[in-house]
Amino acid sequence: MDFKKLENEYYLGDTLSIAKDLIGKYLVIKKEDSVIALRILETEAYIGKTDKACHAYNGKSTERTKTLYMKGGTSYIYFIYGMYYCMNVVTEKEGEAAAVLIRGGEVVKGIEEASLLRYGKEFSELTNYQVKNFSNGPGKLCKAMGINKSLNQTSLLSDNFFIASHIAGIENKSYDIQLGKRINIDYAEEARDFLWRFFV
DNA sequence: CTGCCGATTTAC
DNA sequence: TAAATCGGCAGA
Repeated sequence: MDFKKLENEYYLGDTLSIAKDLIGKYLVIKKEDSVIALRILETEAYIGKTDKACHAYNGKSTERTKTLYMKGGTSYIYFIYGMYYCMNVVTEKEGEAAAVLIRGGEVVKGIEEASLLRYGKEFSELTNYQVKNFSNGPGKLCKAMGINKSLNQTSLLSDNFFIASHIAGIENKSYDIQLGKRINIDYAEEARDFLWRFFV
């Protein structure tokens, strides 16, 4: 299996550019004898310096948010609503709190393994509704890929958890990328209107 | 230590 | 439309 992994420099740039560019890239997780890859189709940017929706807005630093200040290419995975995990890619240089939330995508490899993780059933047993809602949300895709807090602060340059621009045998697609307001951040005052959501 | 709330999902 | 479900966080 051959993956073209994104390099360190990729993650050090402008967060909004990265959030847009990650559309069509692949989040890959390797287990002991399986691989799951997700084509990213929806992202959101969070930038501490100017963004009241960001967990690390205005220099806020706690045990959880210190991850956001790490160097670009680190994973930021947090637990939310008592049940779900959200997967983010930390961006920009160390000391700058910013990240891209992976909000949705489609599994392009390892769908059987992912189906067991997501629903505890074989993929062939799923209803159309379950297939349609397989990984079209941040909590859903984490469940489908087995992503949890044990992977927090992992370097995405590592061998078993990374983002690829291409996977052997899988055809890349180009998309007309849409902009929109981010989801479920009504508390964030003016930042709620920032067009920092990217989707196809 | 207490109490509220959330970058969500699902069932009713 | 509302319940599920609990770690993170602020405030006392």
